[in-house]
Amino acid sequence: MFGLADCNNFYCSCERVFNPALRTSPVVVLSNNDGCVIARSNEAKAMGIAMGAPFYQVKPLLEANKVAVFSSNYALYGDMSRRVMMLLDDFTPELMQYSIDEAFISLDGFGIDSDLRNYGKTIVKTIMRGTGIPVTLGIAPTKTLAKVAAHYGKRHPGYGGVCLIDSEEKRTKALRSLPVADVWGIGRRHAAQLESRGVHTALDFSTLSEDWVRRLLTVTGVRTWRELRGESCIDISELPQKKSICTSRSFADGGLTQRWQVEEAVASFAAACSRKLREQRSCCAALTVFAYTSRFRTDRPPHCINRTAAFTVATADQQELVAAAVQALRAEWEGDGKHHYKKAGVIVWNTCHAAAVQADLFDPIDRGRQARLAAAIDAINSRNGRGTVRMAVQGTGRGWSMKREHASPNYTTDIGQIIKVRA
DNA sequence: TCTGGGGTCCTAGGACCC
DNA sequence: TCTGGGGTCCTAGGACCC
Repeated sequence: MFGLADCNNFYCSCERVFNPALRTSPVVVLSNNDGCVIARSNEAKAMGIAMGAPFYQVKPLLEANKVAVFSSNYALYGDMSRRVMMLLDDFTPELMQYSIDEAFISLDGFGIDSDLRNYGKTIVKTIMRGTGIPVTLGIAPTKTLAKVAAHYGKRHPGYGGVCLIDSEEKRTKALRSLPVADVWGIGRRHAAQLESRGVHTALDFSTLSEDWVRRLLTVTGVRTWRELRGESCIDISELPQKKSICTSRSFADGGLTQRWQVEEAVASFAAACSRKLREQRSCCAALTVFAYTSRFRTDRPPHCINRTAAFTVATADQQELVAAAVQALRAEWEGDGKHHYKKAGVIVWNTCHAAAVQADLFDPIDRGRQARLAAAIDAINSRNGRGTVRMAVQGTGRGWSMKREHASPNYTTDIGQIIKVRA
């Protein structure tokens, strides 16, 4: 059996932990730059506020209903996630974190007659008491069915946060009332194709022939189909190194027009990619810089920059990556003021393990010296905060700062912003 | 005026090899 | 007029997830 622990309206719940007054009132959290609504409390969902709705479009509705609005605070959410996962880990021999707010847990070793429901309730209660975050636990023989169980667990308070699919009757019943579009692994496009062929529910889907599913949805669709029928075949237990790492941001308001601004941003993205690569102990052999104008503006011609640089010797070195990114940008730059760049980013790819880098006989870089400098910079930054020592071309960040007009404090990660309790 | 930021996997088709 | 048969590798694009 598998369990899927899914935090309810995670970002909203994080904000509520430190604002108890908001526990029964509507809350939404916005994306970077306060662009879109990306998390909604149940009350906000009931108002009809859509996931991904542009903030400016729903602002009147939010104000009219006195909805509490927050800019995203990833320092807070990341730390709360870590706490939830730590507690959850105590209840399972194997935890597979799937996203910032979700994890599958193995419940192997629990017999058919063991009381999984009570065990689940203990888990949910422990996490609530330890972090203040409400969690729903779905339990089933496959991960996809555990997702289905969690789906029902969230919608029906009667389950007390724990929903089990542990019999054929329950499986059939659950799938019969689940729209096929709500199945994990079936997205909008495939759902529409299935609907047009008369497949409406998850049960309809699970009773199709394997060939039919393979033809329409390829092998990934077949895996979902098997899982719905109770055969476990989706493996996410191993967390392999990422094959590509992307750091990108949208820019506030009308976008950036000056090279120095985009350069600061791109240099910082490359530095972030360097850090992410080194965290997973890997190197990259290629780096791509991209930047593009707003796809929503029709009054100016669209424009995009996309340039790739290759490294003869795979690297994760901050200086090398930043230099390559800035050079790539400069090579494509058409002149200050010419385009309004709304988004830019750096992707590093062709990754390999740091210990498996192919050396080059004619390598002009002194790798030993490079590594010692990087270690010194890392040591300073880990003691004094990220970005204390950085490349000059990264600037101060003032050229492209994000809009965050509704930000909450970093309650759990910054001693200066810790919550105050009055007597 | 204002519209997020990450990832993975699969397939088709083109370029190339002998 | 007639124009082989078998591969591999790479990339772009589309689908999906949170």
